[in-house]
Amino acid sequence: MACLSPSMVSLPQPHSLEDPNSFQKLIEDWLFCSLKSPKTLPQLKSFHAQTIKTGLMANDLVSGQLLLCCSLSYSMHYARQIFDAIPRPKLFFYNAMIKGYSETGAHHEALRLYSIMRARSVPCDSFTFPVVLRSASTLARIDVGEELHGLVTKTGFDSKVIVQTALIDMYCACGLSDCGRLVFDRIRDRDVICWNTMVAGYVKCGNFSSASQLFDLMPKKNISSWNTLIDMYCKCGNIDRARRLFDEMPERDFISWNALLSGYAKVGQCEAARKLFDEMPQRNVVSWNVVITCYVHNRRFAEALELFRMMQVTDIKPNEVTVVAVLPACAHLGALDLGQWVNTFIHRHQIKMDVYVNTALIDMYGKCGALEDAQRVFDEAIKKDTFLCSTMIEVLAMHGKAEAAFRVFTYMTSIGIKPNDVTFVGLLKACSHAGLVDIGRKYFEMMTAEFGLMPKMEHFGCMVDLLSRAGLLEEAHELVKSMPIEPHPIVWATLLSSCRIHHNVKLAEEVALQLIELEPQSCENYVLLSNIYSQAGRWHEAAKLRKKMKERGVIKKPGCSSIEVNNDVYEFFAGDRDHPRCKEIYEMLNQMASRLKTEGYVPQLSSALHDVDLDGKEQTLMYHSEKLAVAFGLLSTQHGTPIRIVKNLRVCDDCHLFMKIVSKYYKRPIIARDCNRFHHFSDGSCSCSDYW
DNA sequence: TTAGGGTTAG
Repeated sequence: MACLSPSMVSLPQPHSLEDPNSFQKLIEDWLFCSLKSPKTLPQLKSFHAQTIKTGLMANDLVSGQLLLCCSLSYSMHYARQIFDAIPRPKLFFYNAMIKGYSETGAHHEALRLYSIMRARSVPCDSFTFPVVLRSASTLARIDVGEELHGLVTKTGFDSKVIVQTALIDMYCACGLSDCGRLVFDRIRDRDVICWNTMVAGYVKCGNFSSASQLFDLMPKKNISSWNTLIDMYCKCGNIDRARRLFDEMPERDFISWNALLSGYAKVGQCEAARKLFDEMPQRNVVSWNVVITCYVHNRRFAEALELFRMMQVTDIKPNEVTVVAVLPACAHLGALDLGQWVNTFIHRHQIKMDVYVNTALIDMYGKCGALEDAQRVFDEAIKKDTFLCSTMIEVLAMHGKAEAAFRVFTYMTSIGIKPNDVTFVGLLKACSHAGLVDIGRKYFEMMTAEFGLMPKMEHFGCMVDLLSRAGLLEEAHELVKSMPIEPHPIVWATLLSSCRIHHNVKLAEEVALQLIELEPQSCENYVLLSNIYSQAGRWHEAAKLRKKMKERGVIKKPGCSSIEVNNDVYEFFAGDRDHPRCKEIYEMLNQMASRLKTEGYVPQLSSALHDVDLDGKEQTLMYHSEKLAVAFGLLSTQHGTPIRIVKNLRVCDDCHLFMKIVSKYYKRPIIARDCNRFHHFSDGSCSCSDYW
């Protein structure tokens, strides 16, 4: 039978439609085509319209074939329309529908249709059972699984290995490997798949020793058997054992390579993963995704993006998993242009905008300061879930949009999306950035009372931040001391940074000294206390602290700001002279300083950590990384366009004031992300209302 | 039967 590509097949002529046999022949051709190409939906719709017109739907075989075509094309909505139009569907139709649902991941639908089928007393066959069992297995519905087991035994289908294998899988997916083993032991003619399913079942249940023992007993192994075991050792972090198996196995496929690759990725061994990746005889999209993700998870964003660029010149087409891996890299670097480029790429290559992609897009736009774009992706997302909504709340919080964050929360709960602990972190953060103490208290209570979520370290951290920022330092201090879990140093550091805002030197000393004992090597704590001393004019104590830092060999984490210009990300460190346009940048900065002073800029000398003379302090301040980035931004971007900066540390008082005045004098909005939140500078003021 | 993905306190 000739199989033309669907786009080349012309629709049947009216005379052929009058003849049921020739029409059925055409449908058969279509069935064959759709097996090869699932993109036959427009043609199928056309057929459907014509069959209805000619009354051919009355023919079971024609509608059945058509339904099967739809189901194979994964056009389940359309298949359902055909199905519902059939007065008394036979077993064959149910099977096609359930199979279609199962393969498109609509397992709930599959089970629903199965129960309709049972209610209508349609008997199942050896084709129905494995498919329904698979759905029960995916959804871990032991109730459905056990009922099926009973039915299988009653109807005698338990003699079929394929059905028994499905039962093993179902029990193991529900965590009952012992029940799976009982089924396995009763099978007389076990095939490799059945052995593999049992081994994989033990792995699923975390029973690694039984999996390993059974693997050794296998009379015959195929590649999958080896792959299952390699994956198992990777999952439990025993990468050396996995590697030995990989080296021992007689032949390897993509899955073997990728399983080992992801094993290295899981334990954070980027170098080993990359080495293996480079050695691979052939790579598929998964191989690329694993290594890109590995780089991102280990904060090696530039390398992740580099690999993504390399991928573009291969034949391997990136998919939704690839973009989900790449977008966080853009987000962390604040590379908005690149992130937007990825978004265009998604549309151009028709990459599926699933809930993962949308979440990653919202996060990227949010972290790159493009709040409107984040909101647009959120509004347009067809499927919304807890992660997506929590991400939107977090983004709004970061930008100081508390009310909007609360609205997302109300919306998600009203449509039945359950919040999780991260959702509340976002809400509390929103309250904290807006100084909404009472609302924050309300959410903190609500999470346990209404949603049964126990507050974690992060929530206490947020509460301490909320209270202490608002000036309730004592209450915050009490909360830290009365926490049911040992407070993480971050919680103390939060309190300390509020002491700086509210100039409470006494509490700051108490907290900081404790904190320094907890984390003697962490520079941030010394810096914070030193700044507090400097602000209070207590230079002597500041100097003593710096001496202590030096004695302990604590190195100050260098401030680093990045800015994206024409798709490239430029990084600046304080006092950096590495940039090719260094001379221009420093000239610009000096020129800016003198101009801004006439506009009311007074250097905030207490922000300078170094104990140098006043002029020296001013010099140090002037070359803070964010100022270098702003100067470079002014030099290299068009007049009037916003300047977007990402800083690794908190913005200091001086830079904050500086950027406010720059935004007014040069008529440039500056969107700066520090390690904590966003600052939108415009016309001389900042969105944080100087409360950060 | 076997490989890859999203949000989190300073």
